[in-house]
Order: sequence, then C-alpha cells, then structure tokens
Amino acid sequence: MVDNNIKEFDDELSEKKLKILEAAIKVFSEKGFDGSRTSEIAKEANVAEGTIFKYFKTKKDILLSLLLPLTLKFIKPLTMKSAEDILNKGKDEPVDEVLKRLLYDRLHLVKKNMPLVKTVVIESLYHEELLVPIKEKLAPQVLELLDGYVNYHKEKGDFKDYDTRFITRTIMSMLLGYVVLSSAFPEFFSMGDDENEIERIVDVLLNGIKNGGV
Amino acid sequence: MVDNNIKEFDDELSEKKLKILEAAIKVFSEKGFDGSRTSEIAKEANVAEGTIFKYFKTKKDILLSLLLPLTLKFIKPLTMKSAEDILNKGKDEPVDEVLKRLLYDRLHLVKKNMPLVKTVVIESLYHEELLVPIKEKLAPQVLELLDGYVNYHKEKGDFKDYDTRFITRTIMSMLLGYVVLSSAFPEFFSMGDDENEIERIVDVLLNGIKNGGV
DNA sequence: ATATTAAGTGAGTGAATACTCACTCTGGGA
DNA sequence: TCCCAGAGTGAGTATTCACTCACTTAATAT
Repeated sequence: MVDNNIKEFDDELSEKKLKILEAAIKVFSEKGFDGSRTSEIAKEANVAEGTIFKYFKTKKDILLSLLLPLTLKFIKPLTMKSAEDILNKGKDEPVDEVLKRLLYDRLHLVKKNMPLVKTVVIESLYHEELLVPIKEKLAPQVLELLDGYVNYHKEKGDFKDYDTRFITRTIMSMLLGYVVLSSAFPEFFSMGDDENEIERIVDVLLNGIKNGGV
Repeated sequence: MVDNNIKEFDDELSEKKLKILEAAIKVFSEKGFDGSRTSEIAKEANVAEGTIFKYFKTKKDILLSLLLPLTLKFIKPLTMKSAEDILNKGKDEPVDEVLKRLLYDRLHLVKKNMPLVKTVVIESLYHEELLVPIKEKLAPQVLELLDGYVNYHKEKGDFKDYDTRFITRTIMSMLLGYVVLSSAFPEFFSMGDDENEIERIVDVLLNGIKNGGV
C-alpha cells in the first residue's frame, strides 16, 4: 500500500508539478488556503498560471494533493526507522532513552516539514476531504505503533496501569504542546535546544514534576 | 485597565453589533476568516449586509474586534475567580486539588468559547495584528499568574527544581494537548468525562507514567 | 402634526480572481 | 528539413464579493 503511493508519487511527479506543489505549500502555509492566490503560487513556482491547471483540476485539488507527500514523509519513516528503533532495538533499552529518541526524531520531522504540516493540520479543520483520510489512514497507523509500545511496557510493569490510549495521548500531548507553544511564542517558551528540551519533557512524562513522594 | 475594557464593551455594544459579532464568530470558526462571506455573516445575524459596515469599517475590523470579548472572557475570570482559588485558598491546599480545579475551570472556559478561541488562535497565525496584542497583553498576564503559582510551590519544595517557565509550559501543554486531540479526534482520544480526564492528567503531570521508582 | 436625526437597508459597483482556451514553442521522429 | 504532439503560456472571461450610498423607516423632539 505504501509502495503504491510511492509509485503514484514517482509517476505523476514531473519537475513542474513538484515545483507547483512546493510553491503551494509555501504560499498556503503563509496565507492559508483561502487567502492564497493561484497567481502567487504560479509566480513562486516560476510557472505560468495556466500551467497550474494543467496539473490540477482546481485550486482545492492542490490542497488535496498535499496529503500524499505528508503521508509519505510521516508514515514511511515512522514505520521504518522509528518503528525499528522502538520495537526492536528499543525493547531492551530503557524507556527514557527510547522515548527521547522517538520524540526527538518526530520533532525534527515536524520542524523540517512545518509548512506542510501546518497547512494540512489547519485546513483539515475546514475541509472534511482532508480530515477523513487522516483519520482513516494516518492516525490509525501512528496509534497502532505507539499503543503497541505502550502496551509492551505496561505489561512489563514499566508503566503505571493507566489506559493505554491515555498514555499514548499524553505522550503526543507533550510533544504537541512543545511544538505549538515554542513555535507560536518563541519569546516565552523557547528555553534551550531541542535535545535538552526533549530530555526534560521525557523526564517529566516519566516522573512528573512533584518532588519525590518518598 | 480591565474596567476600561468593560466600559468600552458596554458603550459600543448595541444589540445589533453584538449579533453581528456572534454571527461572525460562528461563521469564521466554521469557514475560516478568508473563507467567510460578509453576506453570510449578515444572514446569520439577521441583519442587512450594509449594517455590518455601519458598525465595522472592514471585514478585517470584525476579526480584530473579537480580541476584546476574548480578553474579557479569559483574563477577567482568570485574574478574578481562579487567581483567588489558586493563590489564596490554594496556598494551603494540596497542589493536585488546586491544579485539578484550575485545569477543569480553564478547560470549560475554552470549551464554552471554542468557536471564538479557535478563530482567534488560527487567524493569529496569518494576521500579525491579532498576534501582537495577544503576545503583549494576554500572554504576559496568564504567564505571570501561573509562573507565580509554580514558583511558590517550587520554593516550598513541592515541585522539582525545573525551570519555572518549563513547568508552566508543561502544565499548558497537557491541557492544550487534551483539548486539541480530544476535540479533533474524539473517536480516538475521548475516553471519559472531562472531570476524570483532568484528574488523570494532573496525576501524570505530578507523578509521571513510570511505575514507582521505589 | 411636523421636523430632525439616527439606524438600518439592499441594490449596485468595481476590483479581484479561479479557471479557460487559442495559441506558441520545443524536441524528436521520419 | 519538415512535421507533429504535447507541454507550457497568459490574456481573457465570468463570477464572486467586500464595500458604498441613496434611500426608507423609526424614534424623539418641538
């Protein structure tokens, strides 16, 4: 199924189409979908406006096409590299090490693709066509992987006996909160480099902020 | 200063203007600012389209006007009711009780005003005119209050010796993550009623998910 | 009653913009 | 060299939409 996507990706992706997609990501992320003009995307892509409509039936078509690169970039590395880290190598390593590596990895993936992520996340709030595939394809894969890891360590007794999905959500919350708050309000919330931040985040996630109950 | 706002609020707010603002919040939150039509806002408010422009110079003026109700709703109750809870009554109560009350209170404030919050948060990503007052007025007040509480308990030895702002951010992260994830993906992340969720969230915040290091 | 003012209206306007289409260019096959 | 297919173009078009303004209605004062 993933291979299918890649094939589709390679097949359809001429030089120009790729440039249009990249330009669209840039413009959409700066102005929002409805605030973006196809003329600006064309200029940004060094292409005539008409060319856009040779590749995409409508403006909304461009937006929907962003799902493919998003899925490719996030699902593939997740199931490949990080799944490997977590589920294989990670099984015998301490949880804090593995969680730190995982969060750091995801953090950088998000930061590297911020405009794409920002656009898809925000526009999916207004266009169901975007949200549906996310809920049906992307989310389940991510959740299955994380839930699996959490369950493994719950059963091993490493984690407390909270609901699995609750723990999964908490892990995601902490990363989400960091990304959102530190990039929206860098002057208030960006205190160190990502590596140190992640380290502290995982510490708190595992042990809390309360001074030892001993 | 707060009183100033209220006076301004009361003075300017005729019946019609209020109806237009409420309609705008609804339409903006459903379609986004650039996706919204003044004609639809007018219809939603049971008002002629021209009337909108008697009260607001431009469409963007409507958006900027949303800052006032937002600030009033969030700053005033925060500094009043919750500040009282936290700083006075809360000083001698256990931190978990106070945090639970605080988060529960804020959660419901956000949920009750979701369309307004959603609109302001998202549109501030695209319109600096919105973000600037948030950063200069709203954020500092919220942070001062929370930082104060955190500092108090850090000094008392209740909290570990993390950077104050880091703890503050973590508290906000956990609430933000819960609100965002459970409302964007209710089928994946809504597991219980808010009260129970908050309770677990504060537990994890204080003690972490790791099984006792004892 | 009448005048005065303010509040509200909605048809009209001009600018903007997503999309079309008749055309041009280019590279490779005969 | 000539031809052709199809990639690319950009001026043109039809529509949409924020905003205006000449007018109506309602309320209050005189």
